[in-house]
Amino acid sequence: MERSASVTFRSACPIASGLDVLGDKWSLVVIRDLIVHEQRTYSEFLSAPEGISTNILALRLQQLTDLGLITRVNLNGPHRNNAYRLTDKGAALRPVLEELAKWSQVHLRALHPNILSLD
Amino acid sequence: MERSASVTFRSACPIASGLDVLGDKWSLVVIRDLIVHEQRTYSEFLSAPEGISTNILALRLQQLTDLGLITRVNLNGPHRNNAYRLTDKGAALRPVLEELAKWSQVHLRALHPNILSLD
DNA sequence: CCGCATCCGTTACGATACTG
DNA sequence: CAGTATCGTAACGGATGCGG
Repeated sequence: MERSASVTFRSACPIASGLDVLGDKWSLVVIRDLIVHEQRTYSEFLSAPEGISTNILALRLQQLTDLGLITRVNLNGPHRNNAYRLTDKGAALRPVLEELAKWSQVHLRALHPNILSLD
Repeated sequence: MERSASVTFRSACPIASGLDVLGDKWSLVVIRDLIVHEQRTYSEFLSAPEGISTNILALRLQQLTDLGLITRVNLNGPHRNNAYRLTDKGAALRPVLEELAKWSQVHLRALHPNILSLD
């Protein structure tokens, strides 16, 4: 079943509009998991170290699906062991996450000494 | 007066950590204004088309100052017509915003037909 | 006036228990 | 296993007040 994404955009600015869609603490973490792992199940998302709660995860998965950034992959039947993958639209966020990661590694280390260096 | 930034990081992941600091709907909009305009006063921030409310703006300016991403510039006296500028740390976010803007221009146009193309 | 701070209603988030 | 229901808490948002 396909719901349509209902987003209200604050302005015509592409930065603000991007944040209208992705500007929360969890959406890009879900995208990150799918960039790193290609494919994830509900419980695999839950096992990430950040500790997203079940209702928030379900809400984000729904919203990101509605936006066309991720799709559900039915592996073995209707509700068991299904998984999510990125669409091209979602995969196109990779440069955004890469730049954010680079910035954080350099500029958050003082506040967060054991932040990971990827690569 | 310098408060220290109190952020709680969910994990060692640089992406999640970046979102712990900037993952809300307003912080990067404030940064955007300072990238575009170099320097902004409180009321100039308020005049942006997104319509941030006064308490949220004051809170974000405080937090971004505490994090060392922006600084207050005293122009004419202690409280009138003072303004904010980016620090080097804040200015280093430019590539993140550029990639976000590029993504939005391409992938949000269907949902938001009159989104602006910068450049 | 300008730059906030305070108050307060509304909305989003978050932990946990529970269901198909 | 993949979500939903519930309910308490925190963030947001508008109105307004107040000091310099």
